[in-house]
Amino acid sequence: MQASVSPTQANRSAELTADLAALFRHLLGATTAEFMQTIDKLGLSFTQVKTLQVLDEAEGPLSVKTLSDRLGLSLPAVSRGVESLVQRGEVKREECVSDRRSKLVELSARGRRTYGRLVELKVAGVRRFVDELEPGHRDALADALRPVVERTVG
Amino acid sequence: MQASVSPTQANRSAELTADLAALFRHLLGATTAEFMQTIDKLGLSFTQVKTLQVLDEAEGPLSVKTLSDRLGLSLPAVSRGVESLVQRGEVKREECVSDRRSKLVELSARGRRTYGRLVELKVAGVRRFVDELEPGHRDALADALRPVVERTVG
DNA sequence: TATTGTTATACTCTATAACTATA
DNA sequence: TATAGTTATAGAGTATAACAATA
Repeated sequence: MQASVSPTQANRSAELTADLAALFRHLLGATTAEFMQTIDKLGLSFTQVKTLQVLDEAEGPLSVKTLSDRLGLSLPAVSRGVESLVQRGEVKREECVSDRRSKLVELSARGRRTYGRLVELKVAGVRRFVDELEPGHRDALADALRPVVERTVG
Repeated sequence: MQASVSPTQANRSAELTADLAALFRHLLGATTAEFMQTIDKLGLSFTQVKTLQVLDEAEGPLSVKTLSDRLGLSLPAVSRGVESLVQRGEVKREECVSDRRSKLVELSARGRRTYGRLVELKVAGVRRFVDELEPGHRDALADALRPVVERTVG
C-alpha cells in the first residue's frame, strides 16, 4: 500500500490532466465550427448525425427503441429522425421478422459514405494539428501515446 | 516490404493522428453525457453555457452584438439567451456609456461560479482517465505533452 | 441612413400523451 | 397487459422580418 503519494507524482498527474484538458479544448475548438457548418449544409440535425454514429458503431441493425436508449432521446424523437434519414436514403428500415412490433435500422451505403465524410472532417482537424508539430515533439508524443491508446481504446 | 520508399515519417504522423483522434473521441464520450445532464439539471441551454464560456474568455464586457458574432448566432437568439441569464443572475447587463445603443454583458460572481463548476466537470473526466493510466505511461505522456501544449496552447 | 437591441412570427426539434399493432 | 412504433400537441430555441432608440 502506498502510505502517501509523493507530491511530485500528484503534481505530475495534475499537470498531465491540465495539459490534456488544454489539448482537448484546442482540438475541439479547431474542429467544431467546420463540423457544425458541414452538417448544417447537409441538412442533417445533430441528432441524426449521432444516429449515424451509433449505427456505424453498432454490431448490426438496431431497433428504434434501442437507438432511443443509446441516444438518450425519446422514442418519438428518434422515430421522426429515422423517418427523415430513411427518406434521404441514409439508412434502411425493415420490420423485424421475429417481433413484428420492432423495426430494424441500419446504415445504407450512402449513410456510410455520409458518416465517413464527417469523421474524416474531424480527423483532418487533428491531422492539421499533428502536421504543425515540431518533428521531435511529434515523434515523442507518438511514442508516448501509442501504448496509452492501445490499452484504453484500441 | 517497400523499404525503398521509406514512408516512416508519414506513417508516424498518420499513426499519431489516429491515436490522437481515438483519445479525443474517448475523452469526449467520457465527459459529454454527464456534462449534458448537468446543464439540463441547471436549466441552462447549450447556447447559454457557450455564452458563459465566451464571456469568461473575453478580455472584458462584451456587447450583445459581439457575443452574437463570437457565438455564430443571430442577435435575437443571443438577446433572449442573455435576458434569461440576467434574470438568473448569471450575468450583468448595462447600457454602454459611449454608445447607448449597445449593452455590455459580463459574468457576475455567480456566473463565474456556475461556469467554473462546468469546467471542473470536464476536467474531472480527464482526471479520471489520467488516474487510470499506468504510472510509466502517464509519466511518458506527461513529458511528451508538456512542450507541445506549451507551444500550441500555453 | 446605418447600427444595436428587442419584439413578432414561423420553423425545427424534442417530450408527453394518445393511438395502433403486435406480443 | 405490456411493449414498439407512430401521430398529436405543446414547449424550447433559433432565424428572418419589423420596430425603437441611438449614432
